[in-house]
Amino acid sequence: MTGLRERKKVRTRRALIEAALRLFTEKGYEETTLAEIAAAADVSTRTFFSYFGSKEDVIFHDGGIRLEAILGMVGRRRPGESIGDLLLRVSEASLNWTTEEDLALDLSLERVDLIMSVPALQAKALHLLFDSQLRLAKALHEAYQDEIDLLEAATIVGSLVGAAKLTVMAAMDRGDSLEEVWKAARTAATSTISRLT
Amino acid sequence: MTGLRERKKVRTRRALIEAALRLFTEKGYEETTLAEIAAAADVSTRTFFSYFGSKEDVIFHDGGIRLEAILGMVGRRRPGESIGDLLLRVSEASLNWTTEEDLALDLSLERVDLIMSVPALQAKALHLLFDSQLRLAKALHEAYQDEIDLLEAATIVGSLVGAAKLTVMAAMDRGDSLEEVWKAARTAATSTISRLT
DNA sequence: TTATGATTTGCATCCGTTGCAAAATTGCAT
DNA sequence: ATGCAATTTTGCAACGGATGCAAATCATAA
Repeated sequence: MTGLRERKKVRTRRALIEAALRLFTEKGYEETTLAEIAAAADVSTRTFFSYFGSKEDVIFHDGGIRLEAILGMVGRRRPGESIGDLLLRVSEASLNWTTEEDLALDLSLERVDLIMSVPALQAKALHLLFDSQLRLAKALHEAYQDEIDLLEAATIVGSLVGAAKLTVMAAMDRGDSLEEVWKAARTAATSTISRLT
Repeated sequence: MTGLRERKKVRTRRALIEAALRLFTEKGYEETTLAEIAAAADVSTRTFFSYFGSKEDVIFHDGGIRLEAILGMVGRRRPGESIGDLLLRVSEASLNWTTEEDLALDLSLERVDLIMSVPALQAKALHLLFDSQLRLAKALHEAYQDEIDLLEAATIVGSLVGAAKLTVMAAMDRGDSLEEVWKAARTAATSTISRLT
């Protein structure tokens, strides 16, 4: 099951993530070169690209997993549960999310800071989030086929995610602490959901 | 006032925009090289960068103007006008927007298609829109200082813009015609606003 | 140990982007 | 018109991210 090959791959992957994050926070994102990251992880520059598709991707290595989990929650909604309640549960889960890998590497904080402060990463994050929303809207529509059409689902999801996202950004922009930021996000999500139902 | 220098600049700028858009639609965005655009506009590659900051920017040449106009509407809100009414007016204006330059060059349709279909442009658009939202939230907060705080303003703006944006995207994704798309956006905006107030 | 398949590596290359200094162009005063 | 100053354009070199490809290396199972 877990041969040398696979263990090595996991190790290299982690080494790349750690090296990248360390270098990014130490000397800045733009200032860090892929060659440096690869060197720090002890692989060739070329090899970086067989682990990640781009320089940004090394920061968003877990995006897919989170989305799948959320879509799963929607797909397996509790029978009889209202849209609002489901969205509440989904919001809560999303806001609490931290990856295993993150915990193991203790990286979540630096990641948030980085993403917020580096334009290229911000852009990537927004784009990923956007794609996720579209899929979430579709999932919501399918889960409540008889209650809302696709466009209504899109309006709801867009409204909810948009509210949370911009509230987070405004709070960070204002210099709030991370706890305050998450609290604001929660408030925004719950108040938006209550208005949507 | 309008010397040769300035007229030439305007002409070059237009030539670049037109050339870029034509080439992008003809042979695709990634497949079109900056050198080709510059050649088609009869300037050197280097000169492209004294008109636009990046390859994407040539598509978003008018972003700033639109935002300023909207912020102006908010700043000069009609005395006594409710937040909802103001937002309604702003939404209407935003959805109807077409630039002079666009009309002159007849480009608005191709631009929408391009932006929707090219990932890099999508990402840029989202990022621009995001920045705009933050500024709009601040403007809204300032215009209604005694009624809503910054975070509430952010929640409202995020919710409204998010709803409109995702609804547009879902409609396009579904293959709706452009008229249907705008109609869906209008519906999403009005229904979201009515729930927010 | 060797055959096999997967992974890594080192090129070579393309493209977007930037800095810089030389050259060309425009505006202006005389 | 002529010469000077300011502005723009241009060519050139360089950097970094990204990709294709073939050679080299490595893990695994027989």
